[in-house]
Parts: sequence; structure tokens; C-alpha cells
Amino acid sequence: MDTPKIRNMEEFAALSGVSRPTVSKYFDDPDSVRPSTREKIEQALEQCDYRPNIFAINQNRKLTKNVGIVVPYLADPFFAEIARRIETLVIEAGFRPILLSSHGDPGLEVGNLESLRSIKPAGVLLAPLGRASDRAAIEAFCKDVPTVNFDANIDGVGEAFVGHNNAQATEIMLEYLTRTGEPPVFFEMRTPPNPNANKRRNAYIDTMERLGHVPRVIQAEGEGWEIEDIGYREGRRVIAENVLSSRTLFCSNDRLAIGFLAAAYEMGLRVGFGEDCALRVAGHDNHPLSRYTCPTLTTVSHNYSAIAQRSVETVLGLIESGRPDGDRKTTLFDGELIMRASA
Amino acid sequence: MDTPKIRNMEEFAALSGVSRPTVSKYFDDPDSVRPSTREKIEQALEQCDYRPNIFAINQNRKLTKNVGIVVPYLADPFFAEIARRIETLVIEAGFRPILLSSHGDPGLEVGNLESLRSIKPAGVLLAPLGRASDRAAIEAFCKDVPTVNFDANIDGVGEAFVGHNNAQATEIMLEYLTRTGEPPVFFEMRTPPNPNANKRRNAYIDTMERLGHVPRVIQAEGEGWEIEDIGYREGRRVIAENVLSSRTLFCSNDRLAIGFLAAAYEMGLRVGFGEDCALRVAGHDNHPLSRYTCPTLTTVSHNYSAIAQRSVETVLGLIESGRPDGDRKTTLFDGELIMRASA
DNA sequence: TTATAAAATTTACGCGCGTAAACTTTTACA
DNA sequence: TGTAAAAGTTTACGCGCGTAAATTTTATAA
Repeated sequence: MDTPKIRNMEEFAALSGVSRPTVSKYFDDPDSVRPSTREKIEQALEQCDYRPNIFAINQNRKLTKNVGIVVPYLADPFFAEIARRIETLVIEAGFRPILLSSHGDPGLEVGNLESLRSIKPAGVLLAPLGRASDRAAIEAFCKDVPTVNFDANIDGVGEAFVGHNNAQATEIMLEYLTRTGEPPVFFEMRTPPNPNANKRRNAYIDTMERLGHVPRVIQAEGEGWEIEDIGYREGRRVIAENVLSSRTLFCSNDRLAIGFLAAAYEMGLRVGFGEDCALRVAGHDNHPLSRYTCPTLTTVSHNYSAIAQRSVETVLGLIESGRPDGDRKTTLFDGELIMRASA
Repeated sequence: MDTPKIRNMEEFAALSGVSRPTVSKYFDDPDSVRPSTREKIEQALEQCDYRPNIFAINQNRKLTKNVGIVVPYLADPFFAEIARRIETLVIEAGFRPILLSSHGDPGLEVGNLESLRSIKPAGVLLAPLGRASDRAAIEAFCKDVPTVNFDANIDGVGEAFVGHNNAQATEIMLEYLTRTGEPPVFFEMRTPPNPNANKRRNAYIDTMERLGHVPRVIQAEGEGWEIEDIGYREGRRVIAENVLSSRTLFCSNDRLAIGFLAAAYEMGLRVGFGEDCALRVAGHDNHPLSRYTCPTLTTVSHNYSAIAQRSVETVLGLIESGRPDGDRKTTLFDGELIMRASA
């Protein structure tokens, strides 16, 4: 079937009966050539499956079709899920996603950006580590490459931020919890790896005060991304020491809640909404596995698809428009209350 | 601090007082130049943070420093975890990992391989979808690129296979379960997306017969990678219809077990080892969240680190030795029994 | 049919680097 | 101190393609 091996665009052009510059134009944009010549090229394409050398292409273009996606910790199912959606959208838009995880390490985060810089990406979608991030390095990167922040914001860094409305999400959960039971205690990490945690704590405190309740925060010790473990260990401690001042617990995120549920189960504390339950527990994020905890976890969901969609749209917009339009837009999507059995 | 911008190796060579070909040699292998000249180059490097253009480099090398890593479904924490380890090892070896997920789609799997082919990777680590994979396409790819199969085997494809010893792992779990209670029923998907499932079922049947028990397999309906959901839905059905012929259930994998545990919890079935429990449930994989289920999940762990290590070693070996040595090696690492509360 | 715009062709150069060949300098060792 | 080997330099070419300019061909409209 295949004709003799085609080594470069020159030979392919000869085979298709079109000049090389025209072939080059075709590969840049198939619609930029006359239909009849497009036909010729695509006919030749079927005979020999030639593909332009990607390195030679990118060497001579200021702008590649690469789009970087950097997440802080890919082994966290939340980021795996959002990255999966973003990747799909980027591919659909005709770009080439490069997915990189910082594995929770600020050094690797800047390493990833350096690595991206070397492949001249058209744009980058960055979910930064947050607190631990090397702000200066990220800022410098964003000056050179059109970057959209998502999930976690770093003020002033990147051309835009697309994220979850932590304040609103915290609020609807609190309203639900207080309306259907006791005002909750807030359970969080003292040193959370993700900056959304701070927004959530502040929103908790504000909303509690607005609702006329006394905010109470329990801070779990422990560092890093082994969040379930921290929720579990500190959950055991909290239960054992009986420091819970409410029968309702609002966890800063689902992974913490998953750990806490394990602790509660182990210590014979029945969690749930019912009268026969000792404790209500709610989470935040709608973690992919929150549907399968015991009991199933009441939580607030990010609008995953909207966040992914808008992030990609925004970075593609930046790419097409050439350069930033100056003002840095922040887009927050409201969370959705997911009522399940745990609260 | 930085001297005027360096645009290419020519300018950088001038700055460092070394000829360009020597600089080129340095970047290929810093040890291939005399210590004194290496010193000169690295001093210049500190002043201007020049980095060779990666596209120009790769255009002129038959072999890049890229190593592809393809997994079937990155949103599955198991693959996220193994990919994370592999990625780290690849970086340490001085290569550039390119992590791609097939998102459970055979079309995307060959797309990923095509995409990899275009960046001329030195080698590839491939965990194929398995049953659904386009065998011909993968075979063709492996003919051109040194590829090591991991996790899931496709007979004869790739230069080597590194994986988990499903037979041994199934065996130790069965021995443990039968020794401490009733012979278990096996719970699996009728059409599992991952080919390890078949090995596990066969090992279950063989071992049960060897131990003098009657093997019993329950097959859950449902397609795709929403495995917890399948375990949950079919778990509910199985419990409701009371078709369990044993008080012990051995799930084909942890995700299925997680779903089943959720079903059991919801239906008031107490799972665990104790006398007061109605059912023992065991899994397989040591899923990152299996420590936090309710009850914590007894399972068999892969030797994650050994599999990652050997996979990377093997592909690096292939890369250095130039070409395959002919015989395709299969390496299986034994599983480890993880005794927890569920069985 | 003719004028005009649109598209294709020809020609030519450059991107940034790998790499080979011939030559010169440095290093190591007798 | 002499000498061979190792390392560095100079020169030169090529990789596969983007892209600009000038020219020719083709399609569209008057």
C-alpha cells in the first residue's frame, strides 16, 4: 500500500504534485489552501502517512501548539479528574497537552515550568502549589508565557484565574448544616498544602458569625499531601480527647473527611444524618470517591466541567489574541451542595 | 546579574571562551570535556542561564532524552501512584518523562503512541489497556521504539514485561482467608477493563481446587472504568438477592471492594474479621485509599517500588544497549498480604 | 473577453544545533 | 625534555521546516 518512505516535506510535496511551501501552509492550516490542492495533498497523505517533523516545525515557529498543564499533585484524584477534563478539551481544540505534576514539591514546580519554557508552549494552565510555591519564579515564567491560573490563585500571577467559589460553597453548606442541625465545628489542617483551605476557613468564620453562631476551628497537625492520614490520625485524637464542641463537623476538604470517617468508624462513632447517629460529617470538593465512603459523604462539589471549560477557553483566547488584555480576570464558579448520608 | 541575553550556542560559546562544538559536547555529556573547560562553561552558565534549544537538539539527534510513559487511566489512583514513582526515577536518570493517559480509550491509546513517535522517544514504558487495545498498532509501535510493558501484559509486545505476580498474590490471600475462615467467593467484573482480572480469576479457581474447595465466581455487570460504581451497584444486588454462598468475599481489585463496602454499609451488613461481623471482604492492589475504607481493607499489595524500579531499569538498559537482545523477559514481583480490618 | 484578486510556485535564506574532518594545543607519561 | 594521546578549535555541511519576496498561474467578477 505504502509508497517508498517519505523522508521530508520536500519529497512529500513531490509525491503530491504540490510545492513545498504550499504543503507547509496546508499543515499549518488545511483551510488556507484551495480545495483542489487540499484534495491533492490529502490523497497523497493516504498513500504514505507522512507527518511533518515536529522538532523542525517548532524550531521555526515562535509559537508551538503545546499547552502545558501543571498540577500540584496528580496522585490526588481531584487533580487527576480536573486534569483529565482539561486535557480532553485541549486536544479537542487542536493543541497538544503536556501534563506535568509537581508531586507536592516547589522545586519540581519551578522545574516543570523551566521544562515547559524549553518547549515554547503557546500557553499554560497552572494550578500552583500555593503557599509553598516559589512566587518569584512563577511570576517570571508568567511574564514570558500566557498562563492561566486555576484551582489555586496566586495574586497577580498569570493572566487570569479560574476557580471554585469557596466562599459561596462554604456558605451553602453551612446554611444547610445549621438549618438541619447544630452549627458545625470546622476541621482543617494547621498547615494545609492547598491555599483554598484558608479561604474556606475564613468563609466559615464569617458565615458563622453572620448566622449568629460561634465559629469553632479544630486544626489538625501534620504536613504534606497525605491528607487522609492526617484526617485519620487527628480524627482519632479529636474523638478520643472528646474535644468536639458540636455534633456536626465540617471538614475543609473531602480527603480530610475520608480520613476522619475512617477514624470515626474505627472508634465506633456512628456518622450520619439520622437520630441514631452520634455525628454528622461534611466535606468539600466532591472527591471522586466521596460517593463511596461509609457513610456516603455530604459535600460541596466544584463545578468541574465549568472550571475546566473556562480555563481552557481563557488560555486559548490569550493565545489567539496574541497578548494579555491588561486586566486580570478572576472567575469563580459556584459550588453545588451534594447531600448524601453523612450529614 | 544576567549578562545580555544569549540567543544561541554560538553566543554562549563566545561568552564562555570555548568553541561551540566543545560546548555542544559539554551539553551532551559534561564529563566528556576537560575539567578546566567544564569549569569555564559552568561559570558562564551561572551568569546567563543559557539552555540549548531542545527542538534544535532533537532534530539532529536520532535519539532524544524523552521517555514516554503511557497508562490506561490516570484518574485511577493506582496508576497515578505507579506513574508518580516511574516519573521520579526517569528524571533521576537524566531523562525527560512524558506522561500520557489513554483515559480508557483504545483510540486515544494509539493516538498517544503516535504522538510519542513524533517526538522520537529513546524508550517507552507502556501499561496497555489490555483487552481493548489495538494490538496491531501497538505491535507496530514497539517495532520502532524500545518499549517495556508494565502492569498489563500483551503477549509478545514490547521488549520486556514487568508486572505483579497475580497468581502468587491471589494464592497468599486465599491461603490466609481459608486458614482464618470460610473459603471465599470471588467477585469480579464480567468484562474487566484490565487484563490482570483474568489472571486473578484463573489463579482463584486453580488455588481453590488445589486447596480442595469449590470455586465460586460472581461476575458484576457493567463496562468501563467506573469500577467503584460497578462494585457498589452489583454489591447491592448481590446482597439483596442473597446469592452469596460464603461469608467471605474476595474482590478482584480494591476499587471493586470499595464499591462493595459502600453497598454493604448502606444495607446494614457489618463487614470485618470479628465474630460479630456478617461478612469478610478482601481486595487486591493496595489502592492508596484502601487504608481509609470502613472497615480498612485487607488486600494484597503490588510491590510498587520494585515494579517501578525494574521497569525503568529495563527501559534504560534497552536504550543504552542500543537494541533488543532478542528474548523477551517477563519479571513478576510477588505481592504482599496486607492484613487490615475487613477480612 | 478582460481585469483583478486570490492562490500557487520558485527561489532563497535562516533557525539552532549535531557532527565530521583536519588541524592545533594541552596533558600525561616515559 | 620529548612524544604520543587526548582534548579543543576551525571550518563546513546538513537536518527539516518556516517564511518572505517576486513571479506565475488560476479563479472570480465585470
